[in-house]
Amino acid sequence: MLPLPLAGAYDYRVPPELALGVGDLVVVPLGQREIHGVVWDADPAAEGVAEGRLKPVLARLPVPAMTASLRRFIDWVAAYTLSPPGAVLRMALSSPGAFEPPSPQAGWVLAPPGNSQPRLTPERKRVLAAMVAGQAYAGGALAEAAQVSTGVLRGMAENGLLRPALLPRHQRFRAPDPEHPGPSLAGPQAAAAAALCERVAARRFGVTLLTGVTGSGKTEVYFDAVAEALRQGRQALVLLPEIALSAQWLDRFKARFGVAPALWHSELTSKTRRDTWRAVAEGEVQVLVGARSALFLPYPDLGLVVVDEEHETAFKQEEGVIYHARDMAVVRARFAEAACVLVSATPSLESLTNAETGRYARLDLPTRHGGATLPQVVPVDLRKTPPERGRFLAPPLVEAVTATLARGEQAMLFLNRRGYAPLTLCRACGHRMRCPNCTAWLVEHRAQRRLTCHHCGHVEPPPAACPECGAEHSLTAVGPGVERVQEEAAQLWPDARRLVMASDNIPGPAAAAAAAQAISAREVDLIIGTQIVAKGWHFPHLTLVGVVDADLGLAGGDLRAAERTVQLLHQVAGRAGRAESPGQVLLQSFSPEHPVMQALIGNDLDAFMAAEAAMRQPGHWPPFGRLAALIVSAEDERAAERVARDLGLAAPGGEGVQVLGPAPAPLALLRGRHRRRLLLKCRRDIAVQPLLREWLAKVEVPGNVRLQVDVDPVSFL
DNA sequence: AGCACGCCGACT
DNA sequence: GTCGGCGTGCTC
Repeated sequence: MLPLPLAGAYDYRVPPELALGVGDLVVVPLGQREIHGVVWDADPAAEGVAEGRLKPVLARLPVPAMTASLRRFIDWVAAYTLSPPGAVLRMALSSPGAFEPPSPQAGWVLAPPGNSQPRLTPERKRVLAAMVAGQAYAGGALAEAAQVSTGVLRGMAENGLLRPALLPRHQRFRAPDPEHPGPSLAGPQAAAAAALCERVAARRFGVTLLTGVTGSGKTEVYFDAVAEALRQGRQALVLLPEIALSAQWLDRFKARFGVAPALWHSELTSKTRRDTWRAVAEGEVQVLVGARSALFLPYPDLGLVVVDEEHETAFKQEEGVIYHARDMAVVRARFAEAACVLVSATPSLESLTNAETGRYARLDLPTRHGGATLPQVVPVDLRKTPPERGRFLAPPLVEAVTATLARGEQAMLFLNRRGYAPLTLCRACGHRMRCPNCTAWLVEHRAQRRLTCHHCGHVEPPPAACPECGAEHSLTAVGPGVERVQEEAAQLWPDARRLVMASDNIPGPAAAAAAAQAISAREVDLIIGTQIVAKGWHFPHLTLVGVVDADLGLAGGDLRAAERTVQLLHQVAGRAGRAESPGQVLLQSFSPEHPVMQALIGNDLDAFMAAEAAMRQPGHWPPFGRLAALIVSAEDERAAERVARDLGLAAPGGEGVQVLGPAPAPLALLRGRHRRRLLLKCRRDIAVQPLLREWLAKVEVPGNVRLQVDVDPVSFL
């Protein structure tokens, strides 16, 4: 199997001197090049090509063979998502260079005194002073210690002062200690931890849904399960939705296990990536925390897979091989005979339903750890107490923030919208500033004096006059983003120390950690943030959360809009009052009577999810039925239209099967491509893949048209 | 995915 | 008469 989007595996001849086994990583010729691949199976009767024309396997790579469990997983994901298996394999081999033996790192040692007497400049003296005879130093570190450039070192080597040397391979991944003295569990936490450990110790596949309100100690409970996997000598994988922003999570891990876990996410440098891949393959990494792609790493003996914040939509991969990491985690665990734990304070309806029907076990942590009380959630009816004209904070929220700040406590304003304003409108002619490549408005980012498309990244300066009618000073910002709320806050509370938190100014783990540190140290009074403030932070002095637009996520008729809004707002609300001081949450809404608001106000998410289930069941909507989306896209609108129409004509039908569309996608134009959508819906007992395969085989798709298949779609854009 | 081949427009 | 743009198709 080659890591390319080919229909299947290729056949090669095995030279007698190569003792190859299934799962081995090899080098093979393909066309004019040589590429890496995996021995998928041993097929004595090659069918792809006449026997004599087979090319030979060139070499076996010195890495552990890919386990049967991972190979079966790759085949399964390919079949489920209708992707070429090689495209899935590519995710498992995604670290070029990991297969060659690790090159011993080059460094320098002091050369023994020779006959030559090279000149000793001040720089060279500093280098010599920084070194102990007989010890090897890495170039970069040595240069830094001596305050010289690495060029100086090279010069010294030429003059015989230094000699190149090999550095001892440093132990990059230290073993987590399951018995490290950490926070001890009691009561319901201890009982839940014991139950999870039992599931891990059973060394069998099984899924447990672990639920409990924010602060109930879910993380510490599943840490115990990780410890049990370590005692069993097996590996543990923890998937987090946004690994880059979980500095506080890493601190907790360190407190429990004494060392940091290995990390896997898209921003790793290629060197770290290589080292991690190899260390995982060789079993040196015992606990790995990662984003969804960590599912495809070559764990030799995976004993536990944890999916934290399992309801998060960030687990859905929307490009290339389209898959849901939460669902694939369950499959990965099944093939590995491992325990799987799905964790959330606000579990998805999918997981709740699986727990209800007995497919998953369920553990619920009822209380808030440390006796803290849940925040009180209060609606602010924007019809009765609207903000002043041109403002976005209503009087009750303004008063509450003022009172909180007066008490010396912290407050947070939450608005899930980046930038200054989502729409720029001409008051003279009604023209709206739109993205040239997408069906979307340009979002103003006033601080950078830019209009930006949040879908394709298109940027343009704000025009001085309306590009449509030429009127000057007629363009107005419509609606709020976090920047605009911050502007309003600056006028209302000029003395409060304010911090805006959005992906624009919190680009990575370091910035996130710095922000968290500043908040914990009470260097900030008022936090204004997008959804990045919703994630697992612990801010002990925060007692008030104001949701600027609680209705925001509900527009647009998405299947899961209500469910997602409840989950997000509940998470945001959970930031308030985690320590001794009780918290308060104010929801600004135009319809406080909406079931979503009522669920949050009454703190009854169970009832809300039950009602949500009752709504989806009769129409066979997920999780009571299956969905698959087809997205047709092309730069040429008519080409896309033609393929979409042909797909519509060839659509499957029959009992329990329904096709909706084709229809222009909500984002009818995205990155310059015109898009049409079709949606296949069927009863839960009907598998969508055979239907899709048969359907797609009937329709010809020209080269300039792209057809994406999204099984179990989450986004309907 | 990446490479070759092939077909057209802009140069020496 | 040749270089190079990228559309198309193939790789065991």
